[in-house]
Amino acid sequence: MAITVRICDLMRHEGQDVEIRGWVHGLRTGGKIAFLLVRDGTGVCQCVVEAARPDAFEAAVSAGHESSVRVTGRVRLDPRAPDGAELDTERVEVVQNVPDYPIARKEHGIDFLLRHRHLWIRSPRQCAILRIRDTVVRGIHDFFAAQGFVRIDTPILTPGAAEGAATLFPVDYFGEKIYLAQTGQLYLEAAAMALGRVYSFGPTFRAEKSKTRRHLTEFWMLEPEIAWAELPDLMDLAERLICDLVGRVLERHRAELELLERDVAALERVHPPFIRLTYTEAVDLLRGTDTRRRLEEELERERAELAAGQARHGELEAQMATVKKGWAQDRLAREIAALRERLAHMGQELENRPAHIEAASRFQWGDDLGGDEETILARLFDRPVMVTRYPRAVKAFYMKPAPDDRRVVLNVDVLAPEGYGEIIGGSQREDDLEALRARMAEEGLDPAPYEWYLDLRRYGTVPHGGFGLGLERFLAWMCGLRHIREAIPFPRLMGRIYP
RNA sequence: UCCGGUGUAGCGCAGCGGUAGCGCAGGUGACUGUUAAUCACUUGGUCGUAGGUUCGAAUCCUACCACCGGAGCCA
Repeated sequence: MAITVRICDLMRHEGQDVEIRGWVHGLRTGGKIAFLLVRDGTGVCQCVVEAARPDAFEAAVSAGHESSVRVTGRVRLDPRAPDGAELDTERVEVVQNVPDYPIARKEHGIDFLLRHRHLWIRSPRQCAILRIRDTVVRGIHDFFAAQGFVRIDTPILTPGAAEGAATLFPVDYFGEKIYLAQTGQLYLEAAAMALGRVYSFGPTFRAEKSKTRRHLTEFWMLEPEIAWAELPDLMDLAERLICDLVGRVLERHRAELELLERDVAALERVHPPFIRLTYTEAVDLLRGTDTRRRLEEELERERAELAAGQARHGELEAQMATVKKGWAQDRLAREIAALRERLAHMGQELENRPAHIEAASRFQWGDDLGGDEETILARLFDRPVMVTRYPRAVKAFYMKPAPDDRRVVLNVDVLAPEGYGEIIGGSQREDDLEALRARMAEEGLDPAPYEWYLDLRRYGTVPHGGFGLGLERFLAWMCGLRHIREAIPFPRLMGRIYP
């Protein structure tokens, strides 16, 4: 009787009779031999079926893409097999034959793929991302458990507005209008006063009408909150956390990163110390002649890159005439289209760049750092950049002003390299009751719903702080994804809720 | 919300005033070691919707709808 094994374990069963269970990933047939590729979520196995076993052969050649199957046979190691081991097949049981699986092994449009997300996640690329996501999530829990943090689950249904009701999803709560949480921070502050070091990790909701590669309406956020911590403590923690998570991914997911065509060298450069800048230094940097020179040099480089891209474009078009195979032509056509799009984008970028350089050089102290400025800053360095002490006016009411400069707050944003933008935002919190009240009045906030929060400053207030890390943005950076929507199993986007 | 773009076969695209095309997938046949196998044959279309211009519209115009990309805001 054959034992049932997972495909990832096949190598350990050389010469044994085993059964694998999975889905048809591909099929190639000859007149008297068939190669049935079966995937089971742990790997892909090539099942070699000879016509000398007519039942198995018939079953194999009739099975469509993603048909569910049980296959029994003897394991043989063979360099010609995709993962090293293949099966000399004795029996193929088609549990369900599928004649018309919608997703082919070819390029698809993004609208089609998102409408078929429930099937799209079966593809190797999506599985790789989901595995890395799992490692990062486990890594988060391991990291904080090892440092004595207690996990706190904060509520998802919340009263009133914490940071501007425009970005909150309203929910009818027995006739009362409440909202889906966009942060658990205020609750975490309460928990930190109880347990010292706490963190939450869960879904959070933003009704921002943003259709960009960096936005989801539902995303997962990690939020540590620590009693007695001051800004430098938070920065150290953020740095250690990021390095720990990057290290875990590099250690366990070389194969996945390669499949994703991620530039691993860029991740290997992520180690302490990160670049630390105050907002004021960042502004000086943006306005400085040195930055201007570097950006202009980069502009030249990109112009050269554009020219190279155009040359490559011509090359590909020439190739098009010589390539005969249908699918190869198809792929080449896609490549040309993608390149053309990228060139158009680059051309536009280059056109706008002088204006960006100009805008950066005219950046005024007090302006909020926008996407463009963040990109420029991140581009100046090859590892994450921590920007601290932003102007008070552009930040939330609970952030503590710096004792030595009341114009700025004790906050930190961490910018990921390679244009992935802000992955962490955090701050030391205002711990003085009267100062907090004054700030709330300044923002026009009604103190009544916040009385419980103000109690935290009445009964044993201490310096404390925390930050939020957006899981999907972090993953998009880890995996080198162009769009954040691939970093979550079932993305919720503006105007898209199916499936 | 604003700006730009795209809707043609199940999927990816070409056609841009004159008979609806290509590739993949699907179907049939050939092939004993394939790696997106190959070769031959083949099914499949109210050209997003509604108006308009024209002898004639997938193609030009208008409106609407859907989707994509970007901006603002943010993790």
